[in-house]
Amino acid sequence: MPGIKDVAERAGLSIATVSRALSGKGNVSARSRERAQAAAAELGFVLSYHASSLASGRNHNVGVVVPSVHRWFFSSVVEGVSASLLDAGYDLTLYNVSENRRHSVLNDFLLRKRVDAVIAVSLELSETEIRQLLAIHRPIVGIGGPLPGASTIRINDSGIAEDATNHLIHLGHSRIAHLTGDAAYQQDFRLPGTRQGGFEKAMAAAGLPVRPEWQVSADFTVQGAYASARRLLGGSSERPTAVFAASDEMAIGTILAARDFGLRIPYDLSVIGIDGHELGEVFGLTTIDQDARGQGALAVRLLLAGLGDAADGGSTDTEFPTKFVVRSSTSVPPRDTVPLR
Amino acid sequence: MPGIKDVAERAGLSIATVSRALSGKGNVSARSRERAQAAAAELGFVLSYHASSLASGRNHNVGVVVPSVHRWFFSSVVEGVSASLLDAGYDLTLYNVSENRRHSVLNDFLLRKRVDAVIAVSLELSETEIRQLLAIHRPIVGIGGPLPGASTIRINDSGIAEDATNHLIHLGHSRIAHLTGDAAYQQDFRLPGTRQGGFEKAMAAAGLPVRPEWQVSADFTVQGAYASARRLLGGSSERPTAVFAASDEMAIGTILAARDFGLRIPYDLSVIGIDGHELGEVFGLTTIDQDARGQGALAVRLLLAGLGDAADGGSTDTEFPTKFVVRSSTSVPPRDTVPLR
DNA sequence: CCAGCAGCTGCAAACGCTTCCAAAGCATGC
DNA sequence: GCATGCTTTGGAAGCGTTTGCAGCTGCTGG
Repeated sequence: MPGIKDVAERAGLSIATVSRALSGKGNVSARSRERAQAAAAELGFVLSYHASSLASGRNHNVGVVVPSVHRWFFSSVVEGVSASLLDAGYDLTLYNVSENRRHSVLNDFLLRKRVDAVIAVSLELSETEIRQLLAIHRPIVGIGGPLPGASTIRINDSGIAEDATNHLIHLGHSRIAHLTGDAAYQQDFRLPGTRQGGFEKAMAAAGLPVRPEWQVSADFTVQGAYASARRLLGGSSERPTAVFAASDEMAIGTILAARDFGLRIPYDLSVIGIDGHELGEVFGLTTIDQDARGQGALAVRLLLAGLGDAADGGSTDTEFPTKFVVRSSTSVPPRDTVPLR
Repeated sequence: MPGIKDVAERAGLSIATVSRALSGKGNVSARSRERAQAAAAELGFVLSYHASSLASGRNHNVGVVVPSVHRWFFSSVVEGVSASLLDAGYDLTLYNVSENRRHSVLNDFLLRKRVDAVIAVSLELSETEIRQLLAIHRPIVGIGGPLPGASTIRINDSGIAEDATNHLIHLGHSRIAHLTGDAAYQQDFRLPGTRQGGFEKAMAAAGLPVRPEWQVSADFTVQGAYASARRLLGGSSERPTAVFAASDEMAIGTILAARDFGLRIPYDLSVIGIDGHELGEVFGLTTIDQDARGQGALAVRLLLAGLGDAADGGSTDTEFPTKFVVRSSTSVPPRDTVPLR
């Protein structure tokens, strides 16, 4: 296995010059650079990552902590992060952690100085944990989760939930159900509650009642929402004319359940989601598009910018823009509906 | 930032002893071990990853190369790999690479000695590339892709495609369509062709004709398959009575398209897939379950076992078992169908 | 009672780079 | 022609561990 020394010898240069030539830092004459690169190529030499990191203190490695890589939002973010990181020449160390593993990951991995920065997606960290990270000069940006003291990227969850609800209200709906996250989900991510808050706010503003039995919860998956929606739509005598689902995956589950009961979307039931899921198009789903990949990419930009200068201290909170996408899953309520008061 | 030296001082031990105490290697008295650990804890000390790796030559880091983290199969494998790796105390470096980036990733990242091993998912590597990796003592295992010279985990694609087709044939179907991968996909992964081969074999064995217009391709996504299936089912006068889709996501796309045309599953159209996708249950999809997470976990087991001993040389090829799951999307063909000959 | 041995411990040499510092090379301006 | 300043180069000191080697201690068995 050739070392930098071998390259230096072959190129007739010093180790120092070869190092500078290959890393691109510092002044090296064009001639030396070429010689060094040629020699390296001939020997099939590549810098040792660990030696470089040890000597320079830089890792070129960002840790990404996600609760799952299987669900739409997370895999989208990871793809966005991954692409940006690769472009920048950074490695991405993935920590796909369930909640009960959080702690050990933090201690055993993140703190071991092996990452330059951390991107935490929908991960709830305590202030102490964040301080720990910042204390060892590890910038940290959170996506979709509250990270007191760290930089965060988030969408206006409450606001878009209001928008979604208002969209239904403006169409004339008054019998509106909300499909939210279940307890487990709420605990970790807070997000369902925030969206539910927006829903309630919009309903209240319109003077519409929020029926408890029309507030159902699921686990944010299509399957889970499908099961919940079957109960919502199949069971009682009274049925809502519209459903606002807290995610597109749940909206799709709702649509599937509705179809089972022969309900036509949007004539018998309007459905709106949040996300911008690729499948939305197939279902004609009206939704609010939060560009998850874009959020991932932005997180990287933020970090990389931050890694240059001090980075600590300044914790920004960026609100990521969303886009209302109207498709065919929402329309006016059935004509014979008695409005709710 | 405390170093091992500080710990040694505080514990009244030498650096060497502290190192041994904390890493668990070598003989250390119980008393010394406790002191070292206590001192480390008090100082909030953690071993530097890079220094350890540099000195020991071990990274505790496995590189995972996937073409996407967004599609079912890949994210499932990644989850399986991730969990196993975390348990074993390894980091997972994710390379989410599009085909045109393959090369630079290999050179810039994998070869930089920063990973102990590589798991390549559905990645086509040339023999040269594999040799490169093995040459620097990096065991490599491939999942779902042909890796000449490396260890691989694969399912019997041809066989299960035959099984799936035979399932339809045994039910009495003769008008069977096949939804396969498109050209781009085939180029990268070979897999669509293999499954198609199994399909054709089963058809031939049953003396059934394979109609070219019933061999449609899509990009392995629900959306893509939905579009293709609409063309298949909506267009021509003659319609197949059954569709064998090369993946569950495509099977689901087919079911959605069928519903659009008012076709009842399975009475008017039987659909079978391959994968074991979580959504299969919602659609009552008959499928062949390949435990993707399990495959990921197995890959890690293989690697970790290999990392211990020589690892090189012996390249195993493991066929991963699959499970036929019969649900409600397949049944006998409509009674009035004229069998094809 | 002492050689022999095993378990602990510490010293110091790697590990393979980066980068500070000083020296050398080379124009330029006066 | 010489001082000046800038670019380029090489020497060598780290970076923070692991680990081979040797010494030390305390037992055990003869």
